[in-house]
Amino acid sequence: MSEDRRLDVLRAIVEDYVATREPVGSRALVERHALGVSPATIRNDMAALEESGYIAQPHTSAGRVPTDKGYRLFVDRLTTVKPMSVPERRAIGAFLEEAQDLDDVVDRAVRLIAQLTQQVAVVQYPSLRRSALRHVELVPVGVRHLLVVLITDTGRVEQRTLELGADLDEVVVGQLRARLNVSAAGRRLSELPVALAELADAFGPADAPLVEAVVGVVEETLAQESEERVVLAGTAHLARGGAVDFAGSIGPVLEALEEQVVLLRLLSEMAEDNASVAVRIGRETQHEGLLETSFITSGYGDENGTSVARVGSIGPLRMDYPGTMSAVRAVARYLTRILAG
Amino acid sequence: MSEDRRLDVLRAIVEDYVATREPVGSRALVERHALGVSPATIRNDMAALEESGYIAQPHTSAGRVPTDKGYRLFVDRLTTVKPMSVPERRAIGAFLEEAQDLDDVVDRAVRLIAQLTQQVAVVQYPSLRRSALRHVELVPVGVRHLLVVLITDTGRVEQRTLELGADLDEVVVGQLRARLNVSAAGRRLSELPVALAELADAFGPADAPLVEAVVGVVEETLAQESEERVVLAGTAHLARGGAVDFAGSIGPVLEALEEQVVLLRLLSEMAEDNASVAVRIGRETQHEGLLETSFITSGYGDENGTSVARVGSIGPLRMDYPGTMSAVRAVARYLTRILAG
DNA sequence: GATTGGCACTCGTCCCGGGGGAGTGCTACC
DNA sequence: GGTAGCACTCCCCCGGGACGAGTGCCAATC
Repeated sequence: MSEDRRLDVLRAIVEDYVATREPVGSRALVERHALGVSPATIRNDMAALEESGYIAQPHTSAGRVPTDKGYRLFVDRLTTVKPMSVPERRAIGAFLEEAQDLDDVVDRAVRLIAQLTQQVAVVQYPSLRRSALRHVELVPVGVRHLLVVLITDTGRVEQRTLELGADLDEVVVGQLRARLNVSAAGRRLSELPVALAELADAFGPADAPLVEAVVGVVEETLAQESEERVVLAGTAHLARGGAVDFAGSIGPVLEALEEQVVLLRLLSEMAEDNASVAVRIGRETQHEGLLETSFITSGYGDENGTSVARVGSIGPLRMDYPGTMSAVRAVARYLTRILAG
Repeated sequence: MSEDRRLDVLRAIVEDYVATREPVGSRALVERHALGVSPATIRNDMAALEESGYIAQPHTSAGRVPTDKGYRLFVDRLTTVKPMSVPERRAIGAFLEEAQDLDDVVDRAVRLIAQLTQQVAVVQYPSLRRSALRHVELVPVGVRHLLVVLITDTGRVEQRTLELGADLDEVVVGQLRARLNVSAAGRRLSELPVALAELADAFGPADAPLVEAVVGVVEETLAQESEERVVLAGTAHLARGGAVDFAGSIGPVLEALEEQVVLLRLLSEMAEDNASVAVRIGRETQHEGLLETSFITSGYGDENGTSVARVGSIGPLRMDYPGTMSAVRAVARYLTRILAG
């Protein structure tokens, strides 16, 4: 019983199951794939694969279905990434190029992935933590309110309004703005607290409350992990074909997707993978609602190898892994290029 | 055959059908409602109601189900708005009060409505067109890029980056900023073009390109209707109970909801209604994907009677109309109060 | 030892037919 | 106009049987 053939069988099972949505039996396998052996032999292989936990049968007299573990082996060892065709690449590039501003880029990217993969697309806004600060703007609003605007090198703009205990002094605000920009411009947000700590010294004690408040707001903004934003598209794809792919209903999946926290945790975990494309299959997502889904993501916005955020696609376990992986990776690459330009 | 009783019967049918999800027959009706007549009489009334198109039967020997027209009559004439209880109001107010900034307010509002109505919630960002401008900020970014930030009285912030043909002159930028704020502050965006038109004259011909570019961007931003944004929550509610409420699947509904254009059209149509709460039932939505849904919205952010944007809830035809209407209206009122404060 | 053909067995799915029941429309009557 | 009775329609549920796909195992073969 050759090890190689057993893997071939697993691959064939995954491919057929993905294509047909139905448990695949030994006969069908030999008919659709040139395996060169008889169904009986395949049955033995299948028994071994089941023993090892790569496949399972829904009920006694049915064909086999890949398990999470089976899909995992498939993506790790059995799949050859099929690169996108030239026209496809060109279309992706052209579509993204047309974007006007950051919001537009993100919006187009998420729609594009939904379209390409026919699944739910996810795009994370460029992370504040890993971006560099381009400019800080202070705008007095009335006499007691100050609007603090942070602009990052990825084009992201964050603003906070600040209510002050005392009336504003325009001159001091001007000085503060100037100094802030000297200390802050070009720095990563994660390096800022150190730079800002010294700032208060430069002003007199009378202005201390203002300076501290502003510095506080800036730090708070960048510390606020919850400010990470994720955008979705293509949720309707979940319901395709009467939601056959999800045992219960798609309700739990939608719930999970609405929980930004869940997605953000997954995205940050996947950022650790150091692979160009990260994959989470079924229970690997560690989330109840996503047990019957797989999540494929890729980082974008590289700068010295560290990506700024991620894009991805979520679909049923039985999805086109190679296709989704290449689509996600392609979009991530174009995004990187566009944000750099 | 009294007209009044016929309407009572219709109301009873709607209420029962909403409660049970099942076609309601004449016997069940007399048992659950004190109508004071026999089933046979009800049958006659039902025949008349069916004749007029208010109810229909799914198949020959089944009970009756309200039609779109039936629901419409129900909400127009048969429903008494049940106000929210005091604790409910208090909870709504408290929850919304905690919000930090506009994004936060919108986010909380949309979650709140989803929670209260157990349906899909929709919140429209305060419209640019109908807001007043509070402040314009010009931020030089590098030597050839200018960031234009518009801040409205509803707290909304819009920014655009501008690429210039010539290097920036800080002094001119400062003058332009000052003049812009004089001309613009406190005005409705829709009144701005007039005010801005004269602006160019105040500067020398050398600065004309800059001034024109900035004015152009401001006008473009406010003209861009597509910048209207809508936020959703609670889409998972659509799948409740195995999506029994939607004949096909919920796919088309999700698709429609993702089309911001569709929602924006509906929202703007409903703004014309001049009622505190607007309702669109089934085909009244004029959209394929929403044939089996109803949409209830209410304006918020009143200022002299004209609302700035809308909040709403979308659910199946057989939804709790009075409850949804009062929940939506309550949230709209609190939003208005908070944005004014 | 791996492979193969044969065969009995399991079990889910489909289809069919009949009983039960809810609800209706009609008609005759008050 | 309202009511009671009645015949009729038609959906839903349920049990049983035929069918068929697929398996596991065993003995035979290369």
